[in-house]
Amino acid sequence: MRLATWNVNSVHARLPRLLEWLAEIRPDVVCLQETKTSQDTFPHAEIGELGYAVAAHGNGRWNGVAILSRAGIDEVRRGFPGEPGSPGTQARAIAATCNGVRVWSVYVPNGRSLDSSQFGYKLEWLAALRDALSVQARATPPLAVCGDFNVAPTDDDVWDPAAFTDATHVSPPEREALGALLRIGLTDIRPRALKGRQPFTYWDYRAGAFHRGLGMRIDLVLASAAVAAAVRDAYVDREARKGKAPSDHAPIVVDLDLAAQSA
DNA sequence: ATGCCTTATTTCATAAGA
Repeated sequence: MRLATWNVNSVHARLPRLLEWLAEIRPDVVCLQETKTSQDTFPHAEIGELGYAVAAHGNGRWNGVAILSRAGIDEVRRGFPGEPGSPGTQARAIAATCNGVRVWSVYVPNGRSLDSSQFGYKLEWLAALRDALSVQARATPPLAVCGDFNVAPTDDDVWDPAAFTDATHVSPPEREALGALLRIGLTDIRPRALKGRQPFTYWDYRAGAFHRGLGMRIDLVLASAAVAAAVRDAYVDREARKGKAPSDHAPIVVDLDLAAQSA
């Protein structure tokens, strides 16, 4: 099974690129973030023509997540119990079972700045996600939590740690919140970089950051033991960050051999 | 980079992103 995750920065603005990418890469399951549209305005028809069933969760202009699947899409759940709001609950998590794997697409709050109330919200949201997933991790072993975590796990996951002094995405509290999530039994599947040493997944739109290699690894695939053992390949598709009207994030593609696991 | 690009909406300006 080919599993992918991509922060598309608007599914409408990205629709031509997304359709082209789906046709070329042909993932079985795709987690999308920052779809920036509501469930009823999601481009179901265009994506459906490529053979995908769609489960979307959105509240209009901001956030928005979705799962596309041509490997079944059952037990769809939007949000999770105990999910914090800011102040209202935002569309940041959706889960579905695809080919026996419980797949989550998550868009972790940005945090804005270390002294912002949004930063507290980010930490609370990650803690609540851990609590919700710790139940799932016990009940359903094959689990893949994919998305934009807005946390670079280590200093090696940003182009220059010195550029991130007192910044979000690298601070100890965020990394600890991510660490607590991993400790429930998840593995950070570090993808291959198609160019350079670091598998960055995000580059700022401005100042030629992509072409200068000024990236960050903040999109992650967190896998339970059964899924982690099934990984045959994982890479960041930086090609999708090139060309006309790209997202500022690149997709991660993970190839799983689940049959070998159950055998 | 103190948002130098990009997005959707309350549009010729704003909020948000990381």
